[in-house]
Amino acid sequence: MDEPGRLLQARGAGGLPPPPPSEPGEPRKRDLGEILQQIMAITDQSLDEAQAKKHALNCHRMKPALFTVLCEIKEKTGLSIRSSQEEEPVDPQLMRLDNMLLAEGVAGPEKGGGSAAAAAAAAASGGVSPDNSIEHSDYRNKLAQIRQIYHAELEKYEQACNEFTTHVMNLLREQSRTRPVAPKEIERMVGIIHRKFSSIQMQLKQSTCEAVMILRSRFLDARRKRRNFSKQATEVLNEYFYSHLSNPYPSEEAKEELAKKCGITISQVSNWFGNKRIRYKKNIGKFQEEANIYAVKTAVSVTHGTPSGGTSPTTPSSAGSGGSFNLSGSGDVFLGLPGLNGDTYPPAQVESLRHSMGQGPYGEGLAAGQLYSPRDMRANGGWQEAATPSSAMSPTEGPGSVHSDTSN
DNA sequence: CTTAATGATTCTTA
DNA sequence: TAAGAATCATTAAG
Repeated sequence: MDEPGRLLQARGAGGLPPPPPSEPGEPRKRDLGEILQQIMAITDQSLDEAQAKKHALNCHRMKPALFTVLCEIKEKTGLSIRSSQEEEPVDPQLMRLDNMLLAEGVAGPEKGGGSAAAAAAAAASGGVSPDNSIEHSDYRNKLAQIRQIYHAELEKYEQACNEFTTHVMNLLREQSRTRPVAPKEIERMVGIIHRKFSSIQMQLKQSTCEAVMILRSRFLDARRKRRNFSKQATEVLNEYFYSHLSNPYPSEEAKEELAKKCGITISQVSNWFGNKRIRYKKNIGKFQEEANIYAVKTAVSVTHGTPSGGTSPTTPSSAGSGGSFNLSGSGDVFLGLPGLNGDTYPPAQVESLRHSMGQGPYGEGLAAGQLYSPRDMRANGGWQEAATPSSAMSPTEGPGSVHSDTSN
């Protein structure tokens, strides 16, 4: 086990053998020349011959000195060559991948990262809704799976890398017996190996990132994993819609309030109203029953006491909204009170009532406490001509016989 | 399995 | 830029 000793010897600049005394130098010079000649001639010889020669040279008394000199030369030249290409600049893409994996909780600390990422994903999905924990646990599971695979693979690569590195080191050490091997060279070798393996790791990271992205889009794309709103939420929304039927455009504040009340986001409220308006308008008959139900509900609650001024048709939009969008918009409450004869559609009544209020066919545009979007303040004061039951429903046509399909 | 309902998205429009 | 309109994708009901 004298290899390290040789290496050390080679490293030290002062490890040079003392210069041969000039006086009795003659025979030594000859010696050296001989050796060099033999070395040069080795390549021209057969393998067996060369082996024999090698052995002879190894046993030569001048061998250590020559070896050291060679080491010295090699290190000096090698240094100048290599120093330029050191300092790999840390691949920015690798950094990006690392960051992403860290952020997604695939890399990084054990369990905390994963759950944190899942929580972040939950937050990103926007739902405060309490009932989506199932999907998120599912998401977490899948993420954990990815994470597990990732780590297993990573470990495999790491292990392979280490194994290969030690193997190469051993080889080099072995070779350092017969040829000069500078520590720098070993370092460089190790660096090369690591780079190779890290490029494999990069591929792993890349595909892991892709997998996570796909998983995310799967779970976070609400369109794919749509959940119906809770019954209560739908009720709240419908209540608002039908009690503001003349102008079902909740203000930002109202939307906020509704969102909070329903446990959904504001944009979900907007979506809901958008869908509701268009679908209501498209087939009013279909919604009559619903309208009646909510009208009754609202009416009932009105009789049970609403905030003061709620029924005043002339109430301008007072800053309001602080409390609620609730029942104050009473302008439409009468809408569709069920007929006593079983015919539940009283368009005529509505029409007359509306007219009696001295406004367009849609009742007073500005019910109490509402902040309407400017867009809806059209000349006719309504949100859509066809949107009113009175004009959209043929008298002879019940809701059941409505055939103007939704084409949905 | 088929179909209606429904939440979301994506364009178009004013 | 928000609403309308068309469409998509999923859920729930039959």
